[in-house]
Amino acid sequence: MLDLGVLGERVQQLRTGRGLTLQELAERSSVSVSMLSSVERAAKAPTITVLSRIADGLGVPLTRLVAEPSPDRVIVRRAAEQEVSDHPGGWRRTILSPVVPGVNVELLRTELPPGCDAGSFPAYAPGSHEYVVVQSGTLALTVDEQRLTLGAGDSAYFAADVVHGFANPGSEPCVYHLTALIMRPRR
Amino acid sequence: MLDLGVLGERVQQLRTGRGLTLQELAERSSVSVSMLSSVERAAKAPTITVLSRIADGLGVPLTRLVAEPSPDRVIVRRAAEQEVSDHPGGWRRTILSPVVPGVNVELLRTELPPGCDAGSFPAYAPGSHEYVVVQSGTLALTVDEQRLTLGAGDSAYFAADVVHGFANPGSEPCVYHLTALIMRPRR
DNA sequence: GACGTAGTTTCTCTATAGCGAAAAGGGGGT
DNA sequence: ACCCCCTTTTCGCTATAGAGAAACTACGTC
Repeated sequence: MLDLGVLGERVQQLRTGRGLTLQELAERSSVSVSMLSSVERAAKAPTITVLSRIADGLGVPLTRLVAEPSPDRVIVRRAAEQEVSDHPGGWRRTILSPVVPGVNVELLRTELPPGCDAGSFPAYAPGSHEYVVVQSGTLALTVDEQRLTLGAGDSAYFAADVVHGFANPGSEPCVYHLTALIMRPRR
Repeated sequence: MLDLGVLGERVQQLRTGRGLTLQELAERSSVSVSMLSSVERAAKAPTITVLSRIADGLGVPLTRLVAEPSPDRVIVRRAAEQEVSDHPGGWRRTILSPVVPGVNVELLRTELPPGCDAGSFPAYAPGSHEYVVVQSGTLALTVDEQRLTLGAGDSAYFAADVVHGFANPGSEPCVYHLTALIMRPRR
């Protein structure tokens, strides 16, 4: 449940931190002074539309006001090897998803040795997406000339209708999960 | 500014995707049926307290409902900024997939304490599937009266149009990845 | 076709969010 | 002390969020 108290403190923190008065924030956010005062003191529960305007006035995303503090997490690395396919280059890929007619999804688990480049994959049909979740190590993801570095626990989504590649730039093995939704090319 | 229309669609998508009726969600979230209907149809703007209860009833963090979809080709979510929701019962779920309009995929990471039962989930719409990969510990997977025990590294696929549940029968914490493709029931 | 039944919408009423303005602190300066 | 700012809180009043129940809308079934 959301605590109105912490919400109020958060708003007030952001407002005073910016050196703004209730009056000034009221003008920027198009919310009345009295309402702002009530929200900060947790006297009233604003509607999302009003809270959204307040966030705009403060110049922060709405998420920032309602997000709960992120607890620290530790990615547990531990996985038994099963049926793996080793590729030239030293990396191994495990296909976890079974073959199901009519389902265009692949769930893969890939291990990249340190410094290994798994190469690039061609552009799939428009509408295809891929999700990547890095379990351990570091992954260098290249999507259409754009290069990203992901650490353990990071995830990424991208439209897979462009060339994309995977590599491990670090000195430790990299393990990541890949979910691919592949559309059929139009004919 | 927040668009009430997309908020309503998002709530409805999550509700129907879980096979819930307005009535059932009303009981889980302690929000009246009429209010839920109004929110989904963007007829009224809920207060954050009510929206927070709706999010709880859906089992998603409040952030999930108000996050603005990112139009970027590549969406990266760092480990520190992922949505974690703690449930009564002690288990914890992390939503790894970003909010992308039109894509009905949920990529989840779940941690179950020893002996914890995450409960059962309703039958989703026909055509929905789920993939499970156990990262560590032991997972007791129940699919339509059939009970399976999965160890670290094991994976399973099942059509999610039946009741299914997750529990940790072991004495160690269980961590598993779940990929869900939720079809939306035609209306 | 008539008749349930499950699900959603619409209706009515009350609690309260939200606004504008007035009142209550709170320092500084003369 | 007093007065004059600026800032925040309080005070009506109106609009609307929110609950509960009735009314509508598919559907299957006999």
